[in-house]
Amino acid sequence: MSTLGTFLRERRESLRAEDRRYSVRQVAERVGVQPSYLSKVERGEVAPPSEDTLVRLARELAVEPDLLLAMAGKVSRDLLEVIRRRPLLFAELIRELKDLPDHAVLRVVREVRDGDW
Amino acid sequence: MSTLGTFLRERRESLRAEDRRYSVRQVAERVGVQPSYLSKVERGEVAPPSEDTLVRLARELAVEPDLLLAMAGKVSRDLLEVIRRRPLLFAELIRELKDLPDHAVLRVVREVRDGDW
DNA sequence: GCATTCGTGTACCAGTTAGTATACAGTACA
DNA sequence: TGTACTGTATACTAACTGGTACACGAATGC
Repeated sequence: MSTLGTFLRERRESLRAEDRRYSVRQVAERVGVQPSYLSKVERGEVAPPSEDTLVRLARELAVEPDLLLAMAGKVSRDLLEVIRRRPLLFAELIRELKDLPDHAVLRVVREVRDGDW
Repeated sequence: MSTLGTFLRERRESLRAEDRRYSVRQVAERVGVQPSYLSKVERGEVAPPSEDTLVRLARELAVEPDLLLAMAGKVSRDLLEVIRRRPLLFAELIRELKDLPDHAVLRVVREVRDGDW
């Protein structure tokens, strides 16, 4: 079930094809973890890293942090904080949007962004 | 900083004023934890209980689970799951709504509910 | 006035999280 | 040919999570 692992490995190897500084060892060092640990993460041999480590990894590999976090079964702290501040309001909204198709949710996003609320 | 604790205690004592079955001991038993533990939770002497325990507590005390979870610094699993399924979409939406006033968010909620999406 | 119920203090704990540290065999390359 | 880098196997762990178990003295109820 380690989509995260294979995704990370593929992403890193794809970067490595054009820049040999993207080895397990070097990426691990820049991210601030042991190479053996990154190796295990990529092979799904351990539980997903912490949010902080995932975000540093996302930066290093130039991918969306929210995407990586989602693959790790997590949600960014700052989003949680928004919900936590007004739990009833946001809980209702999110449950309402739960089953709507992407394009409908996107329409809401645009509307909010463009509208003068 | 234990808003959760004092909230729980006040809520329970308020119920107890009209029904003496809402003692620490009896509530704890119905919720499925040790009375000493519930006591410590109410006095903020320990970290907030798990999501499952909080939800059972919310049912027992007839309060909104989402509210209790928020006070405990948590967000309901089912909401996390919604975000996790479409992380980029929902991350954008939530960050867009972050600073809007309640009434504006509520307007979005109603619009989604009433509209034929 | 005695048993019951009350809230709480103290001691303990198994499982999980998020990794580290080191060693080792294969490969590249000069 | 050797040295430098590659990925990985193995062993370990400190801190945190989410509680339990039991005993105690104070208050309550009849």
